[in-house]
Amino acid sequence: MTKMNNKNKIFIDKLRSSGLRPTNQRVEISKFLFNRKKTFHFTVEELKSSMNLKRQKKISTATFYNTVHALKSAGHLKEFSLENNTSCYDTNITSHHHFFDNGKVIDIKSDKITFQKLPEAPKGKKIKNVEVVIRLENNN
Amino acid sequence: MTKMNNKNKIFIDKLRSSGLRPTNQRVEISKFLFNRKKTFHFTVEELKSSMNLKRQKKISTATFYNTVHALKSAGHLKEFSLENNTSCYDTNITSHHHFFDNGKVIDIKSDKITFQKLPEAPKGKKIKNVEVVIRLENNN
DNA sequence: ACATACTTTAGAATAATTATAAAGTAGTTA
DNA sequence: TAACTACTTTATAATTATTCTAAAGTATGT
Repeated sequence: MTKMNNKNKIFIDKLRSSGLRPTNQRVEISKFLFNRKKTFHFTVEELKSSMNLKRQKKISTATFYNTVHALKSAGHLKEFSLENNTSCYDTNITSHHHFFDNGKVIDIKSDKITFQKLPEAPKGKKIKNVEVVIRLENNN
Repeated sequence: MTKMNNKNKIFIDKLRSSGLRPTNQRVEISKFLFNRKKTFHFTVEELKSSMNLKRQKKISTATFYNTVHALKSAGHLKEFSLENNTSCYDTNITSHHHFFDNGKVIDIKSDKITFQKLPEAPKGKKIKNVEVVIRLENNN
């Protein structure tokens, strides 16, 4: 990247703050993830196939995993586990909760759930975060 | 099993109600899981190695997976996902919540957490269950 | 432009889980 | 109880998600 146009600055900054040099592949991934209005839920496989679908020169699996991990460690992505033993990532990094509806994930804004009572952390420990999953089923 | 002694009835019943014939291997697994006072959290690998450790004739991996899956489908075990993409099972099938403390899982009794506010299910859907995970970190 | 450390990539390696198919066993029936 | 049939067990192969490796390529500081 000899010259980086300014419109990518925000995506490049996410990489830099994750300790990653802004290579072409990474900038494309960062744009793909963060250049959107709505929250985005994905697994690495899904990200890879949807990005590579439209590309002549494919980005390798390892690069997707590396980039997503670094972004996650830096706090630009949230990770959560699906039932089927795959990691799912969320571009919404604000504290929030989820509906799980047969494999589909829907965000719940943090203020939609409040607690009347929460247990104390065991001694020597403190609460890092609280995550709620509301599992849904069909109404009939 | 020509003759099944009565003291195993409860463990055999769990198998039968899961659609499984009470073979020797399955009865041993069922006993190992349910013949205890405290709740038991395990992955299939952990179950397998701890049971096979003390046996001359090992039970195969497939039998552990089959049996655990059937018990889970019948509702005798609860499944939840750990961060590291392995399925964890819980012999406590009552509705309850969990502390996650660096890979260690601790049950939280259902009545220790109550809600002041919960979102409505999207239309056409209803809430099947609500699960809370409280992640812990060290105090210092 | 150079040097160097960081990257990309294809492909191998691992780990968790599921599938296969041959040999064994439970439960039913006569 | 003998015999039959469908269900089981097992070792092993296959799959899936993910991580590792090492050779070839690239960003960045000087």
